[in-house]
Amino acid sequence: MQSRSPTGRAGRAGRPRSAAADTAILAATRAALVELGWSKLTLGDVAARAGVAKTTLYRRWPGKNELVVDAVAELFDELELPDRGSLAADIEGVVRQFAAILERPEARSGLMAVVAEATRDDALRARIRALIVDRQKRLVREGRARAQRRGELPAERDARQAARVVDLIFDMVAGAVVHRTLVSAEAADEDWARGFTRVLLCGLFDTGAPGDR
Amino acid sequence: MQSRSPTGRAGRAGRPRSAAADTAILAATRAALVELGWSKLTLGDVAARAGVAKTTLYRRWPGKNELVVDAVAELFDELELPDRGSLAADIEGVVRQFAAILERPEARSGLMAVVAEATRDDALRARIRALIVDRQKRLVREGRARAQRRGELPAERDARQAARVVDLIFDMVAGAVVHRTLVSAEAADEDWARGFTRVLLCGLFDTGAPGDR
DNA sequence: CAGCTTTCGCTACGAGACGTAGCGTAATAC
DNA sequence: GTATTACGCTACGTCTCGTAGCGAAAGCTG
Repeated sequence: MQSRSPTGRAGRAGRPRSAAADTAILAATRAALVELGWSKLTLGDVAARAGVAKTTLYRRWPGKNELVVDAVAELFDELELPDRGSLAADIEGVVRQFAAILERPEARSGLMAVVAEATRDDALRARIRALIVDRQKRLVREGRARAQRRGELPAERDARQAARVVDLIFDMVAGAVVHRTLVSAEAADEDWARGFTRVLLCGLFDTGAPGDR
Repeated sequence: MQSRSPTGRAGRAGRPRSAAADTAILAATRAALVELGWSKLTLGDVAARAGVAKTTLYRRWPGKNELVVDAVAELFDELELPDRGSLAADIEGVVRQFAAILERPEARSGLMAVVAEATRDDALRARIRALIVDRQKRLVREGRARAQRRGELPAERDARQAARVVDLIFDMVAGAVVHRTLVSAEAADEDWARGFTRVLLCGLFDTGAPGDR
């Protein structure tokens, strides 16, 4: 887990960058996202909230996009995958955690906005992948390995196939929760998580009654 | 299918609004999205491209958000659901169509941006639901009815349960394709659509060989 | 046809955010 | 102690925003 803040290069001569300023700026960014949202958030305002000069902010981040990515990425690091005994329970748990993060206004407006910007900015897209997407894929990999240990899921043929499946599951889980929460704009509550998990594990063809409802 | 353009109120006295200006403005908006993307798109630029005055544009749309929603919504009306004989084939087909639209830059940057803005703007969220989400849910409903006619899927108990399932499927399909295309930033090609459809229909527990890769 | 109503294009404007430059000062490494 | 870098502050030109005001154009209405 390397530091991803702009204050990374040590060993140089001269006055080192204030690490406290980093955390203050990122916290101020999240606070501004809550109060103002993405479009009305200005770097001058963030600097004022953080108690630093605007120029200091520009020395560390190229612009608004990168700053918000860093600020939002920290939110998703809270995700965990406690062992609940079954694959279904594990999935429901992580879905609920993910949904809880997306309830927070600083995540809602920030995440979608930077993804939108990333459609025209390769460097920004790489930053999102590195700090958010790839970091959280660990959850899928761990849950899958756990299920295979339990005998719930078969092992893959080869590593490439395994990576493909992990990517697919990640897109399905994250995509569905994000779409439900932000586009359909309805809560991904326990009922929804249960229905989603059922379809993900058993498929639409499954007409079973157990755990029905 | 009612007109959703700002030029809707007929029967009034005085000079009617130019319908040609509406289409010119929406086309200019999409063109500007392609060249500039969301963040650098300005209403002055759109007005110039469309050959209308900036004030005319402001008389018809409240702002950038609403304009882009209307411009992007027209893209998704192209979606169709030709009968391919089986539920799996139908899903793969609509996934590929949806992915094809999301390949276009005017859809990529525009869609995510307005969704981001909608997280803090109830009216905008309602506009997106009316013009994009609810309009395209017809695809899920039709595909589901078709599959039930074929005997591939059982009928629901009641209407409320049916609506819930439609919502869930819509979030899963649209969410997964959007996430794959815009967040993971990889193509939702035929291979991916096949794997996705298989999981959606049969679930992760299914270890079957038939049609395997 | 005359008259009324509404839209249109144009110009201009104050407000606000952007991103940068320059300066003197503060804090650390060597 | 000295070199080096970060910091806070101020100021600036540039751009976009959204609105106001005007005269002219284009239809409905009787």
